[in-house]
Amino acid sequence: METRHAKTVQTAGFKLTPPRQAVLTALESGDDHMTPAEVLARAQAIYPSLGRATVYRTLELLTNLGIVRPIFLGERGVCLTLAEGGHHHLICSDCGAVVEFDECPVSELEQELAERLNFQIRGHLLEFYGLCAQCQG
Amino acid sequence: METRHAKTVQTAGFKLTPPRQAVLTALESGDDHMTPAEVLARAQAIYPSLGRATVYRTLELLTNLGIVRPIFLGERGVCLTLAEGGHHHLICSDCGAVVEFDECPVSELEQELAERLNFQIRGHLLEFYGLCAQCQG
DNA sequence: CGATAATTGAGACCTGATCTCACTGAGACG
DNA sequence: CGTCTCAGTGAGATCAGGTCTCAATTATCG
Repeated sequence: METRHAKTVQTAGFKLTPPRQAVLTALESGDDHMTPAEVLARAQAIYPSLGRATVYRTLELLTNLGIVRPIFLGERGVCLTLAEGGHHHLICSDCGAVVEFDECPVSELEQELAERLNFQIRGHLLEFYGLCAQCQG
Repeated sequence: METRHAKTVQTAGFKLTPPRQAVLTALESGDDHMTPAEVLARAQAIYPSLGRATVYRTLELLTNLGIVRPIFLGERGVCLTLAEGGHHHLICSDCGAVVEFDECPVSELEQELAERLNFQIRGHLLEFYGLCAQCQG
């Protein structure tokens, strides 16, 4: 997995430097909803001299390459997630709780939209929002 | 429509003050993907002495009441949208283009999740991301 | 009429993100 | 082997959006 993304970076003509590897590794450890600050911390644990700017630059690079993608998780703010595949949450508008689920009915639609709009689709995000059990009433 | 949301504010025990009305009106004019800065600008056009803090406070209030909800649109950053109903986009990871579409296959799933997780669902967001026609290759 | 509480605007402040710039290190090439 | 070039980097200045504080205002109610 790391190997695959590292390859993507290289074949796109960018160098696979230790700072970039550290960011990639950081992203693949930990869960799939890390804030930039968490990525920075983890990556610095791997490669201590790593600077903040480099992390942001790398995240931007990885985003443009379609490896990673920012999503907005209510309370947590912007988080990074691997771009491939789907992400499915319910978010409580009141307390910000995030619940994940697995069912996903969008693959046909994905196909169809890809063809109709000539879009090369790599992943998706499906979020429901409302009130969780605790916050109702 | 405005009336409805205004009512919601009142019945939740909050005062429907001119600043809050201005924010509500601002949200309902314009499109459904306004950044906070745009909301501020529009609301100030309606009620010039309106302060920034009040707009953010009101947006937070409206979010907690489930009237409005922040979503993250790639390049544009965080935007506000009316919480009710669905929002459907394709977003290009490279250039940030946003394309909307209407088809939406999630209503059954919505039902089922609502029951299973005891979540009172008010709206949803379905985003596909990948590369648009221009950015491929 | 006070008393109380909610709401507000102004501006200080904070924090996360971006920019600048001098420096490094890895190839390209004679 | 020197040295040129240039992508990549870290440090820190800087910026921008959002939050917080606080005094003033307004509404409500007894």
